[in-house]
Amino acid sequence: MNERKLKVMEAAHSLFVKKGYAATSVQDILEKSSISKGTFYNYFPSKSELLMSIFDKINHETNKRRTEVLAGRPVHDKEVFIEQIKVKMEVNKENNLFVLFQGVFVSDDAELKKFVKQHHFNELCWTQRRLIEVFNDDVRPYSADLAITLYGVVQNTVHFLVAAEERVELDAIIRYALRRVETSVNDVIQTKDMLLDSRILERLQPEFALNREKKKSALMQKIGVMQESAGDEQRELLSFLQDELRSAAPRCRVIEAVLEGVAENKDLKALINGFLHE
Amino acid sequence: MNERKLKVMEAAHSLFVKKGYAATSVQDILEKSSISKGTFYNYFPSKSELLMSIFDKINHETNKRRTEVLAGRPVHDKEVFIEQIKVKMEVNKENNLFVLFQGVFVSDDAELKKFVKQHHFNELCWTQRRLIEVFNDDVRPYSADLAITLYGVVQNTVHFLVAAEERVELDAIIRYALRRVETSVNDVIQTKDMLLDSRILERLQPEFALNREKKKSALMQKIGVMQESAGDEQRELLSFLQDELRSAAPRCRVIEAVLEGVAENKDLKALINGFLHE
DNA sequence: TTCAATTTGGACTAGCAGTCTAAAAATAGA
DNA sequence: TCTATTTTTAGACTGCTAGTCCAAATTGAA
Repeated sequence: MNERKLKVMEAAHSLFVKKGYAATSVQDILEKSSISKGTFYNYFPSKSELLMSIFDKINHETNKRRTEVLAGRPVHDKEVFIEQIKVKMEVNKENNLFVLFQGVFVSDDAELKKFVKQHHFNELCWTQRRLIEVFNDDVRPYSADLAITLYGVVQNTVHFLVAAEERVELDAIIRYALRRVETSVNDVIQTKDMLLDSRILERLQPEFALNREKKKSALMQKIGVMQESAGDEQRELLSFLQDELRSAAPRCRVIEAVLEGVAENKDLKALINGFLHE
Repeated sequence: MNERKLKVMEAAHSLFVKKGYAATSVQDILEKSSISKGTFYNYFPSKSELLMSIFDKINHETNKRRTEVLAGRPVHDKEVFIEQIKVKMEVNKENNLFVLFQGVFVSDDAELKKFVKQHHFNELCWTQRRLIEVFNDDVRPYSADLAITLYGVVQNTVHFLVAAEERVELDAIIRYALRRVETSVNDVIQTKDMLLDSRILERLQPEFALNREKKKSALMQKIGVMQESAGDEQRELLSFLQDELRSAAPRCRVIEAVLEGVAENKDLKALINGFLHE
């Protein structure tokens, strides 16, 4: 991306964090980034499109950090899950997103609203998938409820503490929420207590991401299962496959080659082909 | 209050609900309520002060309805608690407060922000007090955590469903959240799992309301306990006392008179005196 | 040097919240 | 009914906003 454009985004970002979206005028951004109005509207069709670009950038970095956290560790590792949630909340806090997101809802900008809404759905859907990965498949029917519960408790607690100007101990908060959810897991499975259809979140996903993420999840689970009953060198191969498949641009040839070294790879091969080639 | 001023508030209210706070201009309000700009700024110092007046009015009505729900029923009745939460959420939904409250945070108006924040704290504090009343005093050390959890789950679920344009079954949501909290109650008491100091919410209350609400709560609990081990006519007297003390302007003479008919009334008399006469 | 793309600064539009004023209208008191 | 006071009115006005437009200046590459 244009280096100049990036400079504008950074200037705007810091101003939004400091003063909030509405209180930051385009004029402020022009002065801070030393460009002219004409150039600004060359780069961004509007102030709200600029904000969306910034959201996109932040989100991209968040996802990258989340992937790094998971690298080389099993998907059912609770500590990984905790760290991944923490990544998001840290980013939210650093970027004052609690306030920024809210600022969006007041604007009349329908696109912007839709954008932020979709973001929220995606996060819930991610949480749901991870819950199924961390606990096991028994939790699936209740996973939408639990995702909303987990997200709600963490979000609400952080939000409250920020508003109250108290110290925010992210780690403690996330662990607390997860302990409550863990109890709820047993609870809802035993009593078959369900509020929302577990597929409600998938339905709200854009089609493409939905299929892709579903396949990815199935793959990771499959590999996870295989890892458990595998020897050391087999586990290394499987672990490598997980990492490679998770990356933004998986190297197909490498994966195919490694796949040859994996025992009982018929099902796996089919799944991976389905994932890699649409 | 001035009938004309009320008309303006109603016009503004409906516009805010329909179009949102930011998207409604003062001009719109003037046209809808057929007054002039001069009159508007006679009534309200600013657009945001108008919004606060509306919030105040809504809140007042909410509290009134909540009091009515409780009338003649014991404070530990779970159904009462559910209905009371429902009142708030219904009001929020009817008045589109999810959007309105958010709209506030974008404005640069520090007063308005503080106002909404305090509102949120008050609601959490109310939830906390009610949790102690509904479950019992053992829950007190964990009551702030549980209040935030309960509020977080309900709020988040409703908010999600509204965003997803799905049906919102308030009753089912609240009952679900309360079942989760109920399990959590046993859980945290057993494991002594505490996140936040239970007094954190009280500390955020304005001094006056704090003391008053504390005394009120103690009174209600005391009366509740007495009711359990009382005969029918005694229970009727105690029930009346609860209602009267809960009202906006308790009639002191009536209370004193009724108090004479209550057995073992020394402690109760002291508490009521403390409550009524500051 | 030439040519095309980019950048510039500022004029401009339309709309916003809020202020102010002089005149009109409503209200109350005698 | 007349008078004095208060309230209401319409609109001009300030200073701000986002976004459009354009001729002129600058830049980079061939």
